[in-house]
Amino acid sequence: MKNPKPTRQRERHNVYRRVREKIIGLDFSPGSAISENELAAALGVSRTPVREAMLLLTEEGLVEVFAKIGTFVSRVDPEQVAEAQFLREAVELASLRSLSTPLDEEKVDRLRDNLRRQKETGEDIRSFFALDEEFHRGLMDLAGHESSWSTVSAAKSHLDRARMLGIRKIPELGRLTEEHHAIFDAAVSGDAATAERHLRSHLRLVFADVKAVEEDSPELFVRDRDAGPHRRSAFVWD
Amino acid sequence: MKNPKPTRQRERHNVYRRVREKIIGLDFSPGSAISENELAAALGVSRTPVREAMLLLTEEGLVEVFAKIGTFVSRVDPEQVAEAQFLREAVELASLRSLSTPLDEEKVDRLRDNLRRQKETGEDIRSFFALDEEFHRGLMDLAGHESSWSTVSAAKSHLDRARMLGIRKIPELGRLTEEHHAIFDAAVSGDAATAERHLRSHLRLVFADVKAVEEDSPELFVRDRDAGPHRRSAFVWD
DNA sequence: CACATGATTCTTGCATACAAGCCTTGCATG
DNA sequence: CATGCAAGGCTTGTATGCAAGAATCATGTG
Repeated sequence: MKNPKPTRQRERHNVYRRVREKIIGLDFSPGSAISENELAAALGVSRTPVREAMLLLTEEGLVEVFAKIGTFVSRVDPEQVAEAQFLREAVELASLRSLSTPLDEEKVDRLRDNLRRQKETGEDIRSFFALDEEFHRGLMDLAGHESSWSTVSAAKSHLDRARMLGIRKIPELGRLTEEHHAIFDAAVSGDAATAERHLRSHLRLVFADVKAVEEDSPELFVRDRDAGPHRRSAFVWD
Repeated sequence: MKNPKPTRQRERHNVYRRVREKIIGLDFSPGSAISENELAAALGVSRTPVREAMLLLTEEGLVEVFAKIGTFVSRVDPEQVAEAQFLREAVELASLRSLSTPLDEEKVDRLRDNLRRQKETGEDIRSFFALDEEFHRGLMDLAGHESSWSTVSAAKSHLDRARMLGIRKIPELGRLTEEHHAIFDAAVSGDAATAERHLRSHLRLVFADVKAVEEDSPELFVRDRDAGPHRRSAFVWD
């Protein structure tokens, strides 16, 4: 991938990346406030790159900005979670369906290696989460639809946070790895129908877990859609 | 500041909306330069809202910003067009598949009215384009997946520009309306399979038209992916 | 004429200053 | 003690200034 990327606007991208990690990783609690000034000071930059990062996160649905009131980490919206589920299922299944032989051996090897690392990963949820993400992207890359994965990935940030909660509750990461393996095996053996069945089942089980958590930690989810934010901040950096 | 603005905070959105329309409508030619300073002066605002609007357009893939070089309307990327086609087909078909009776009569009526207006629209390409967009969104709304449509819609900006070119070449808008009608009739009659078939055929015909145009106006498309941009500007506002 | 080279003029990225409005807090008052 | 109210602190939105670098143009040289 030798893309002549538009020049890396380093500060903005750094702020974006770091804050996004904190939000997805639930270090920044849904509903809490983020002050542009505090964040800028903590990161040693001015408000400009911070502000632009917030704009990107807003577009991604991870934060909500209210003029002259404040910026807040958005609560997990069950509606958005469900829509992301629908979107990813539609796209990932279509991608699997569009697989054509012969498969790119290098990409297959990467997936195989990924699965191996999944098994080695013990109880480290974050590592597993990253590997899971990489696996699904690799699966779409196999069909040449990696760029569509970016779209799906960006749209499913609410789903990801919910999954982060779900995975914490269900430490049987091995089950997920097994499902991944079943999908992979069917895909490389050319049995698209079976792969499709396994993938659908896998995605729906994940979704079921997510819904189970919603009742457990309701304070992290959207309650009243018209509820106004408060300035009370739970902001801490590191 | 010379003019006291009645409503603030909308500057960024205004800039974004206006520039986006110009780009999608091909009033800003793919490959041409956009100067933040010129744009700000032309719109009577400072660079800040302009800059932030450019950031959003960048995320949407409509412009490319090169630090210390310039901002350019992105050329239509056939790869992105193809990926958008894949994405929309996957999502729209899945949406149609997920239709469950009974259908919301109000939404059905809206679609019916939309089709009526499509017939009345003569050769006005922009009006038809807007109605086409509204039709497809309405179709997804029928299945309760309107918000997924937003994602698809945002991802298919390159496809849209290509279609804008394609439609100019093919004045038989009536054909498209007929296809829309076939999809709609099958959907409301509960024949999901037929609706799916019509929709797939419709989307692929549109895509075929797009590809036909690529050879006709190659200067608007990405040629050499490593080609550097030039500062030569074709910037005009109105 | 061809070509190298330095000055100039743009460009965007970041920092800073100002504007406008909401929220909180503290004080005065019944 | 409870409550109303005003002032100050904090918020984001916008404007502006500065810096670094890339492309371009003019100039000098072979």
